[in-house]
Amino acid sequence: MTAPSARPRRRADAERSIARIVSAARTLLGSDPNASTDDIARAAGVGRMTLYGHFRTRADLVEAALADALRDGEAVLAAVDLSGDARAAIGRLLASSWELVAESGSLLAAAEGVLPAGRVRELHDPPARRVAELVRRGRDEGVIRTDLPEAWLVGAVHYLVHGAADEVRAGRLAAEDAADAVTKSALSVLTG
Amino acid sequence: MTAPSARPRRRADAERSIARIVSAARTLLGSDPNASTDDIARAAGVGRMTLYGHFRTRADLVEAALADALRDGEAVLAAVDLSGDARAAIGRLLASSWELVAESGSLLAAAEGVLPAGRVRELHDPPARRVAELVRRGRDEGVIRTDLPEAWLVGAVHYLVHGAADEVRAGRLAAEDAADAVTKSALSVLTG
DNA sequence: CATAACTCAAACATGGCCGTACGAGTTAGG
DNA sequence: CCTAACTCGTACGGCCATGTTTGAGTTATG
Repeated sequence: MTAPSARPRRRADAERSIARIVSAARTLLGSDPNASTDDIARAAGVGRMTLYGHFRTRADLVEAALADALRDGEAVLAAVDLSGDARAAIGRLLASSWELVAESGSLLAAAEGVLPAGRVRELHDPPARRVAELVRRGRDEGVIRTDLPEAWLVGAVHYLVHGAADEVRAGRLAAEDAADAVTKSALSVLTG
Repeated sequence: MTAPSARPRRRADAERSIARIVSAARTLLGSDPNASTDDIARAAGVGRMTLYGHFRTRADLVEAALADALRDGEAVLAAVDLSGDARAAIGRLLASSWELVAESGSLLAAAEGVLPAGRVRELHDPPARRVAELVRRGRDEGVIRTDLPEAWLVGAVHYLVHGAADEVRAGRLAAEDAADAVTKSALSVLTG
């Protein structure tokens, strides 16, 4: 699944370094979209030179981090049972994935600021498509409101999730209450 | 109301310059939190030196811009009829103020990144208190849900408003549909 | 009208971050 | 064990934004 044929000439320690760098990038960019390459390298326990050995530019690294996060998201999405009532399915989806989305935090903003115009949306396309389809099915089943644009409904859920993450980070919402608040709020918006 | 006694020795043209600079800062920082002082001065039709003549640091300017936006917000809030059903009052409030909040856009993010820790929340306190009180009243009247923390409800509305603004800016939501989408979504979250 | 306030251009110092270059040391893997 | 791959420190050049200085022109206001 992870394209093992890509680089037969890459050593194991390099692979490990890359993984640590991407992971650190996800974490740091998630809380500060302007985190420097130096910060990221340091957090990864790696010299800045090593980082530049694997990622030509900062933008390359940001894209890799976003792609990695989205890959995880796709995995979660694929594992969730989406059958049955669409509302229940969305509830299950949010319950098991909201933290993941929340962790990305400002990573999205970082990518938006550095990557070429439509690139971010392009990368988001696979997971977004699955959510949109779920919403559409819910509409066909009559359990999700039709008086608001479908794209807005998807967006609203997105903003609620990220908002909850911000509130938790700021200490205004208890972490253990967040999942409940997010799912209830999102379902309220979706069902009207 | 605007403390006329503060600076009897400030000339009228200076006052005008300051107003133009603050206005430009609100506009530019609203769409790009990293707008430079040079950008802002240029947009205000003023030399960079004039800007630094009135605002010692960039942070000072950002705070002034945020304070100005919040002052406008307070004015709108004060003008809205908050009597009667709390839901209807909130509907009226959002209808007449969401654009204002939306215009501030990334101004908030800009302030968050530059001002000392609790300063932003401190500035937000007066308007936030009024909204919170309205939500509380709605709860007492039994028209607003009580199964989620009050602070989260207020925050959720905030995120929906800003999200809608983003969607409009990105062209994914028609400007004329936005107010409707925001009020309906927000009321759904509030009423459960 | 005369003074003080204001405006503004150009140039400079500072500092952060990016990306590159050189070069030496370390480690994986055939 | 030996070679190629990898790591990493230091150091540099370039860019951009902040904030200051100088000095001279313009305008409000008493």
